[in-house]
Amino acid sequence: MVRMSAEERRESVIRAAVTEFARTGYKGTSTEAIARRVGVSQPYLFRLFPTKEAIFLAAAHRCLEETGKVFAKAVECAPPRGVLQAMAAAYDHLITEDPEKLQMQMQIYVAVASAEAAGDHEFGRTIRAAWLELWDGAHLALGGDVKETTRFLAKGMLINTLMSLGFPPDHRVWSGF
Amino acid sequence: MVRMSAEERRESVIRAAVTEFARTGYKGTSTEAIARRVGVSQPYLFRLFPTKEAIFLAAAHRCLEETGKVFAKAVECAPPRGVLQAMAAAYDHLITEDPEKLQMQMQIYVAVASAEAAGDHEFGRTIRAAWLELWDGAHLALGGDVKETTRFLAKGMLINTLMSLGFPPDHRVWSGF
DNA sequence: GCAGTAAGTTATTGGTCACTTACTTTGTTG
DNA sequence: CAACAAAGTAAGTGACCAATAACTTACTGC
Repeated sequence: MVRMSAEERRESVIRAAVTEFARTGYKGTSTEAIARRVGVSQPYLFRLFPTKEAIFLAAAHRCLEETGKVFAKAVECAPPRGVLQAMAAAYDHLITEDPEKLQMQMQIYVAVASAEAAGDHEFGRTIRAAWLELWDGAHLALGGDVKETTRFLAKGMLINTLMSLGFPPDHRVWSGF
Repeated sequence: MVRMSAEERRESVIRAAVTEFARTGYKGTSTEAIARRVGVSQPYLFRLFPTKEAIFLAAAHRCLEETGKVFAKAVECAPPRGVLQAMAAAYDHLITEDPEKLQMQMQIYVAVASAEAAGDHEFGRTIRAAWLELWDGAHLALGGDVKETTRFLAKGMLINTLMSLGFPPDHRVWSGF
């Protein structure tokens, strides 16, 4: 048995949580499933995080943060004229290498909506702030062009949708990209 | 107490199910909540539908079908040159008048992903077929222009996302539309 | 008006799940 | 090496939930 510091364990819990929540959503994921993936007993999760919701929030935040980093890095390494292409390529990379992150994003969106409908506005506020950083990052990278930012993110969201629905890569719904 | 035919009850169950599932998702919605909204006892749902999943499937199908009809009607009444604007206006109408339907669509997407991850491919197949009708409808209305179809649906998906996240209408993320 | 059928209910059951309590194990330090 | 803290577990608890079983109520045709 490998023993870790609480901080390291929290880190692996977050990673496991992203995977599990991405696949089965907030309500559909049991803390048991997360614990199993971490390789730790289920009650121990509640010493590392106060509630299941806190785990989800941490996972959600991490996911948006890392997605932002992927774009930031793509932009950084791109020639000034090829920013849009670089970001599109980054999205492509996410689809093939890290579909988990895109799935998690979808789960975040509906989780916020549910929380909002249930009267919990704090959760939504946190997520909106994190998402805005994504938006602002794209906006800045695209030279402050709002229309282009919207177009870019819109395409991303359609990609998320088609991914969720499980359309195979050679399907005609993908042909307009 | 109002008595209805089974067919009429099924109809009201579907409507209630769309509302409830839209708000709290598949796992987050109890059959009890649906029954309460219909005004009927919870076990009676299982005389009208075999399982909870069947209720969700019926609600999902209905939602996609009606969304398709909204677009079809908008296209029908539009001048030949103004099809795109008419469809955009139809989306606008959905946002303000029927956000429930957009929320339900998000719930459908993640539900398909979860089913797919759990090894159930039948559910996804059904939903993909229904969604393809939406795609083909837009594609046909836009004169077979694949790029434009993609752009249109992409914007729609970003709208769904921003709605789910609960960004107020005057927020800058809406300014690029 | 009564027999049959379709609409609807109450009570229950087996299972799952977030979270708690109380305990054990392992590393560290004076 | 002893004592203390930090990592971790086993065994529950109460709440909720999909689905079933068994029963009751109202309409309808003869």
